[in-house]
Amino acid sequence: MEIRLLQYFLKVAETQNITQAAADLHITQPTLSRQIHAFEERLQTNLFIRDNKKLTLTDSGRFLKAKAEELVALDQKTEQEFATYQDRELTGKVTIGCIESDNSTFLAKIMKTMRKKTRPGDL
Amino acid sequence: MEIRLLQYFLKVAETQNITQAAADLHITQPTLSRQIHAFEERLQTNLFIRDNKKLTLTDSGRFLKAKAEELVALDQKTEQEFATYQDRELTGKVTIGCIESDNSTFLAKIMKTMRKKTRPGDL
DNA sequence: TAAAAATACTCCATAGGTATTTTAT
DNA sequence: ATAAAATACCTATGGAGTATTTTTA
Repeated sequence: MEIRLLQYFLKVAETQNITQAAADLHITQPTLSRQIHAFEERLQTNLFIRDNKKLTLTDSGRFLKAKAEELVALDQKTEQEFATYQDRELTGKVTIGCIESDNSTFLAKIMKTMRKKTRPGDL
Repeated sequence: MEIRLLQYFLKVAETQNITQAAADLHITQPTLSRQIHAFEERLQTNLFIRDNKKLTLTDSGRFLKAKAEELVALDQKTEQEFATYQDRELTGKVTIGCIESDNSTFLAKIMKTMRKKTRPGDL
């Protein structure tokens, strides 16, 4: 079960609208429509009821939604935590040498900007 | 983070050997080698140390392994549970009509076979 | 030198796009 | 009549294969 498909599925479940979901996912409507159909085919189930101009989850769809949310959340958490774990390589002491000149004020401005963009504890 | 890559990664971590892992995954050695390299590239990290003729996990690799195991397990559990959930559609009363003839014994044999292949509670 | 890993290509499955038609209110 | 979904057809990215060349114990 690929994460990408679960993300597509969740977005459609959320918007109840393939056109809107496709826009949110930055793919085209036909692509998303096809992916959802193929997913239903692969699962041998209808995940959505198509009527009233919006897509409503079936029982199976609701069941999958709960699981999908858990999986996608864990996937993103993992990616995030791994990135954070990697960041530790970038922490430590930063030493900058500079002679007295116009650079001093220039450097001060850069550091001020940097400070905002990094965790306060790092500088 | 795609599930497929995490499964490849876990198998290599387990076997410490790309050739063996590829065989277990039913893909070829070059394919797996490339996928692992691409994955490391995408994560901007070395997951394995390649020396002593076997692949050992780096710190990052060990960190990811724990997360990957959780994710892959959840993915498989979801697939399994969804399939099981779907099965309920197939439960219920099965009514079979048949006239008295040779079919009766034939049908009995079929049902006997079916019973073995399904959960006992279903028939 | 004999294992496995890494390259160099080639191929193909399928995710994705554009254009169009169908459907439903 | 209009907006969204589905279908048809095409493109292209990248996953996978075969053949070959490094590596390294």
